[in-house]
Amino acid sequence: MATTTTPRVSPAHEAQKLFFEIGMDHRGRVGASLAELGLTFSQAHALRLLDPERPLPMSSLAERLFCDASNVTGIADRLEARGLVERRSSAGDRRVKALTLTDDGVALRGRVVVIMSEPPAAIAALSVADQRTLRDVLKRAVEHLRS
Amino acid sequence: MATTTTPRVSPAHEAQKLFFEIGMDHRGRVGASLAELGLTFSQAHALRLLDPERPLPMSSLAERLFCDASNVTGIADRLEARGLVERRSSAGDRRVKALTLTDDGVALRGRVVVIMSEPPAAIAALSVADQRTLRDVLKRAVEHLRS
DNA sequence: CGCAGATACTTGATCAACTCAAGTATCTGC
DNA sequence: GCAGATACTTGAGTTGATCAAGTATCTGCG
Repeated sequence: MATTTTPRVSPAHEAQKLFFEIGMDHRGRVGASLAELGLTFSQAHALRLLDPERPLPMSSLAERLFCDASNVTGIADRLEARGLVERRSSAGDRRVKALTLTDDGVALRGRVVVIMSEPPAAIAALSVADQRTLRDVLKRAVEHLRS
Repeated sequence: MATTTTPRVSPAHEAQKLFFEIGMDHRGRVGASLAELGLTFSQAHALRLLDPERPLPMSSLAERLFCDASNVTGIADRLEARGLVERRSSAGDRRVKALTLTDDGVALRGRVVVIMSEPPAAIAALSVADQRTLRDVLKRAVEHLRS
């Protein structure tokens, strides 16, 4: 068995290594920015998933965070303790508690969105042409993910 | 103020959104695979940073994990309890304890490397041409990171 | 040489996140 | 109207993370 079969190192594997490196670096930077706001990554992620216009049932949030409902209870506790969100019992189904952003919550969420939307340093440093190329390739990649 | 200035949504920002989505998806998949080996992400990451050929001082590992030394103590404790690594006091400087992989550790590390080197599903699904393009752009991005 | 200060690791306290199992309240359908 | 499902909470237990304090060892200066 000399040649053929999948090469041990495909372009995709090389890309993965770089992807991971950029991701870890970025996670560190984002974490530090969020810490300045007194937020953990999970709290920020949750905050960002809340729509300022519409309450979100805790079970829906759990689904979007890919975690247990009991986990959301804790995260909501801490966000609520800081006055960023409120639990509101659903009118139609009193088992359901939906989270709504307070005014402070809306404001802080805005800052979180900015921080988390900021491209990784490595990507920001690319030429605009490269950025466009990257965006287009990733767009095709994500489409594969959804189908 | 009509035009110019940085657009609210640059190609880099769009790329970041996609990047994040792929990264989160991949993190979930990798986490699940590692859980089957009974490893957490941190443990696997540490294991992967150990060279089967050469002991690594705990302080060096802390540096590479970007975390506190006391954190490494705990991770090493758990890896050692599973017989994957051993603490070996350095001959030259007895303050230093270097971690060495046991035979089991080397074997498990091999599996970890395979899992963590596997490209995200979204990227693996790209055409080879796109994979190459992605790799090349990311390579340029990472170079910016290092300089 | 000998001691002061630096360095490497450990320990203990505290907290966030996460999981699982069990509990409470409420709803839904037979 | 009652049995079972659903939404959330609570409590126990683990991991990871940070900080402060402690122990052992080394290094360099006087």
